[in-house]
Amino acid sequence: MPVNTNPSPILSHRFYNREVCQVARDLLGMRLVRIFDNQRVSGIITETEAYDGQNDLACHARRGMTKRNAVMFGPAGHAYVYFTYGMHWCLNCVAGPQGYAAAVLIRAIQPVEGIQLIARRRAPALPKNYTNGPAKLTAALVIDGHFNGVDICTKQGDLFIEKCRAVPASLVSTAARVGIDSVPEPWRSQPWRFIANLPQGWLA
DNA sequence: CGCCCGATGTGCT
DNA sequence: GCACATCGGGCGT
Repeated sequence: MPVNTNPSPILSHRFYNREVCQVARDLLGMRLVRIFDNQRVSGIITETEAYDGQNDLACHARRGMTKRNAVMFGPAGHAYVYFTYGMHWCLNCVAGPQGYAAAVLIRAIQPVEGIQLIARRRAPALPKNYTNGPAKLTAALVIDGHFNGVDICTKQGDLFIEKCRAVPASLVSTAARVGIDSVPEPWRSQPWRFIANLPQGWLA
């Protein structure tokens, strides 16, 4: 029998309506849940990145509101899903107050439920590579542009994050964000990438 | 209107 | 380690 798969409280708008780095840090260890064909497909969040408003030159909102990034300017607790490199979808959680364009990119999860579906979606990749990248996990959980703007604080949207098990500071490391080499300092080097180094048995 | 390039992933060398 | 897929956004002409 799988363990640690009992549905838990869904993270509320209050959780997301905080400083974006705090939200990114606290999302580690929480469980991203996608309801697909009435089945739960989920994973523990192990890596995130914070993008902090128009001043942050790595943020999609740096040049102001556009059709693509509009959701980032809306209320916290909604999904900002964008298309990139002509083929990939990436999932973010809008954070902070309405009008302030901040979001947390979900970069990696550790599969928990619906592993059969995930394996089908990701084959022929090796299991360790099923969901260890922002576009890999959206492919695995069947998340695309249809979810842009969806409220992730209710199960009605078939996409939400549950409180699971908080990760202690001793297991969290930070680093510069990925793929923003052309962004000027200090933004390029801000340690706004959060990584959970979960030991074997964390999910048991 | 055209050009550049991106919060990436994959497969091949 | 590296080239390349693949296309929309953003900006310059």
